[in-house]
Amino acid sequence: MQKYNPKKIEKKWQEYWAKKPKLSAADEKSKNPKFYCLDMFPYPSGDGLHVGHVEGYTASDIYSRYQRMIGKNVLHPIGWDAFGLPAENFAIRTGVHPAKSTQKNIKTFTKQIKSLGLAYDWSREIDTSSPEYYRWTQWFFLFLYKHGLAYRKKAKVNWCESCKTVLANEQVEDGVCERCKNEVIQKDLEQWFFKITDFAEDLIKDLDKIDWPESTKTAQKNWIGKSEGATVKFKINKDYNLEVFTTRLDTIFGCTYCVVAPEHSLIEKLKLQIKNLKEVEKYVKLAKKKTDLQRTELQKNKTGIEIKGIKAINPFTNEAVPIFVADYVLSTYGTGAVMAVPAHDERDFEFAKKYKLGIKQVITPNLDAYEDTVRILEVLRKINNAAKKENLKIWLLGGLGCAFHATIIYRACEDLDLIARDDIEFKKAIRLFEKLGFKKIKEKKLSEGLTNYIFADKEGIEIDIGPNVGEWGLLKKDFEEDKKNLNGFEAYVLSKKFHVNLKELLQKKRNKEIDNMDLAYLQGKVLVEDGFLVNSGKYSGLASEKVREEMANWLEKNKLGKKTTTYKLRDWLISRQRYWGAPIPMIHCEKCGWQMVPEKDLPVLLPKVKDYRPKGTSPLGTNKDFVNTTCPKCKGKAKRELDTMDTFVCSSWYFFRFADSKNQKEFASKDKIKKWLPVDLYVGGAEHTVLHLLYARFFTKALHKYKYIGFNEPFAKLRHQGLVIAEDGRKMSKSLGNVINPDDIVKQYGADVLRLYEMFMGPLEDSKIWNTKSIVGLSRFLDRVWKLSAKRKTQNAKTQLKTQNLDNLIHKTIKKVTEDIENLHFNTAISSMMILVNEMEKENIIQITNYKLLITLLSPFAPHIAEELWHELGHKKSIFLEKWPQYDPKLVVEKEANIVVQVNGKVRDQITVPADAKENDIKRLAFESEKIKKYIPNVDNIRKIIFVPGRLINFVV
RNA sequence: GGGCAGGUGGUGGAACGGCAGACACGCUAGCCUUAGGAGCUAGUGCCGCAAGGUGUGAGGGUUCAAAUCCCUCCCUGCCCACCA
Repeated sequence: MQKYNPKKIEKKWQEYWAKKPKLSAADEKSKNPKFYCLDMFPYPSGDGLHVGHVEGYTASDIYSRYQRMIGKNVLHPIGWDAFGLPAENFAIRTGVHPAKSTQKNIKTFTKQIKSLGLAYDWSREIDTSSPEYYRWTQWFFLFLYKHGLAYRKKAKVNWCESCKTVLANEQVEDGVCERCKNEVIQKDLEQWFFKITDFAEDLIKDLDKIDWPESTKTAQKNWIGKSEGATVKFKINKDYNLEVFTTRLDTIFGCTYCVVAPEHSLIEKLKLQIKNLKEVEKYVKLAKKKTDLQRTELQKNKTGIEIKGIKAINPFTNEAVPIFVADYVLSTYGTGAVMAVPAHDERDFEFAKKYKLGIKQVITPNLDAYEDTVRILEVLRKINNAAKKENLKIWLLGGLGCAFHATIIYRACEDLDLIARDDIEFKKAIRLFEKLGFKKIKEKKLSEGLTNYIFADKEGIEIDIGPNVGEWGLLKKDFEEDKKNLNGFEAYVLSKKFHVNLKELLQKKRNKEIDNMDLAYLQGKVLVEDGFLVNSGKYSGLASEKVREEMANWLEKNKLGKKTTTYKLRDWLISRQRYWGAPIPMIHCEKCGWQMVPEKDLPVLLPKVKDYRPKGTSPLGTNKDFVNTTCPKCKGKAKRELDTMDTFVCSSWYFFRFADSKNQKEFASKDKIKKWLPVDLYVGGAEHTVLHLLYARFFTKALHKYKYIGFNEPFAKLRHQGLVIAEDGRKMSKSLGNVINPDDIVKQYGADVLRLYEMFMGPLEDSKIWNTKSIVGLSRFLDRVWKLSAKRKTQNAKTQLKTQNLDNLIHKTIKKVTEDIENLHFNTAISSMMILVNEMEKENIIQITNYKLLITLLSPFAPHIAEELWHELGHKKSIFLEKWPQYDPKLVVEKEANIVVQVNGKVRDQITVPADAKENDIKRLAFESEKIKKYIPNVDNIRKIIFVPGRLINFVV
């Protein structure tokens, strides 16, 4: 037999399979249960296939080959997500029509995919840029339009004044145009939207019934961003209420101002009453010019301006608060207006700090602490007054575990003139406490003849007074000049329950970092969590969660607001002022308005143009024959919509098309959809976690709502392949020059080796680092498999006895490989086959049945070599028509067990016993062991025995 | 800043309450070969000649037994990011 030469055999079998397309095709007539295994179809970029593609495609190839071999009728299709920006940019650069470059790329991809031995049903191949396909993309647009799920409204686009063009987000770098480096501004243009928000609730709810990675599900939930809260009406005058949305109605007593987004209608409506209208309008104009990026970049430096002349009345307190316009409030979320509670919201806090607005605490994390604080405050005042009378200066500190209370105390301390500077003052202070009814409860001798005293009053408020020794190391280091002051005496006021060290507070004060309202400095952050209400009228003392409910009910009863649920999810803007996409099938008539292109006129063909550059509107506008048309309704002159659709629209329904890719009457027939869908296993990159997967679910739900299909989730089971990282630990990228081209690996080692290597690298879903050196291991493995064929012998009685152990192992391997494929644990499946091969190598003779079992197990992973070895045995049909092997349960059971003997949980010995050995026998055997005798000289000392059948016995002494 | 995933030898990883390091790469020694990015044999977590000890990011806890479960902290990667 010749040496293993992948180049030769792989080409041979690829040609063989190409001649037998049924091997990889779905069977429309079969009565076997169906299995739809789908890869995320690739964008055929000029760079060719990436090793990341190979990973996902190999995984789904193994899985679908396996499904076929266990008797399923498998649909495993492939196609091209062919519209998109890179082809268009290439056209702008070179003048080559995108269709041409795309077709060329598709050819490359096809060749590459075939060279990997991936078993796709090529008869169903689709290309989203072909009119046969995008005809149905356009049909979907009309379908959504007919049901009110597609609509037109003004929306912001990135606009470059110097290029006079609309830019995609990717073309805006740091707020400037990537081509001319001019500032990008925001311009309102009429755009088409899909009303995905109609399905927000279902898109969250139905995640429960699909088998997807939890991380993907939560990412979708976060993206949809459901928040439950309330809208509240703040009265401005008798005709106008400012409606705000809040999830923290419980903090409303702490609202010290309101903020509206620059786009808010209030500014226009109350124009006449606004005293500083010019200023406000100037701010609004400036804010509107900012891109989203610029707005978010300024997170830490919020801007805004008060709208003078109007106030908003808090319905709970009847207080009138100022109104600001600021671009940290988003016009597109909630009502575009918020009530600001700086004490309990970081953004509001930051803004309040900057513009010196009121900060009012209304939530405490600990009601007891809060009450204690109030009492401590009283004590402090009492001491302060008494000390003043005696002309005594005492530094009193007080506080609790919660910085909020520390703040309050701190503020009270402001007017206390602090420290006892010497022994005389210290003694005076002690006398003063006694006079005020404090009793000395503890006395602690410190070094150098100094003493620390603790006083307490009847209510348990404690004063801890003593010298400053070493406690302030930090301060000493940082504030050398203050050293003298620190060598005095200090006193803490404490409550029984909460002890406090206000060292940090003092440090900040000395550093002059603290201003009166600066809560953030004191606690590092604003208290945004739920807690208990304080300073909130009749709601004080109650828990946040409960109060929100009560307050919302009160609002509803008094018609001042209502419970509201909002979502972050926005409607999907699908208009692209771009050439290389599916034209939007709409016509605008001066008389009749927007009209659908009649279905019979689809597809609206993408016209030929000379200049692909966007010009403010899509390049389609340069073709006058395309632009000018007749109105489908009045037959008068009309103009076509010039924009194309976002490529995500094309990929939102492609999995339906695979069920019936040649259908000329429908996007897919109801029967075929019913036969093949939903997708049973969907494999693809995690970068599509939100957009593509969410859009595909939206389309499915829309079809379901209007009774086109009988299910409402497209992908029953989803798995992501992990990233393949370059050898240098960075992402593979052309500019870094660390990209691995799968063609090179195929050329050097063969497709089977590449497939095995990528599967052996690690768990499918983990990101893995590419290591070219390691590939050779898989090459050696296949080489060994190849060489085994020399040892195979037909079965006879003599060899049977000899190979008993191997029979055992092979059936264990069948079990393991089968389970691993089911769970997509391909790395361990391969390693178990390696173990088998290592054992087989040691034998002189291998039974033919066992040899066949091995190559059948290997066949989904390394199809070429398996097919070659199979035919080499004299078979005339493909190995992929074989049934998947079944293991013999009798052969999988171990006859002997290795029992680990532990003493106090540490392994001290091992004994081999029959698999069904009883605890008593094992115990006896264990005690015979010299090693165990060493650790347990006296059997009577054993306190406890833990016995795990077939595994271990543990003696506790 | 938020969410998610993760941290195990020189490397990729295995084990996912019960022998830590399967399998593979690399490395070391020997054999074979005209030669080796070939093949074969043996070894390979760390400390130690050995007996033995020690070891899964750090610290604590639960348990007869923890890489695995719970708490605190640290680090890395990915995604989202002013959503009231």
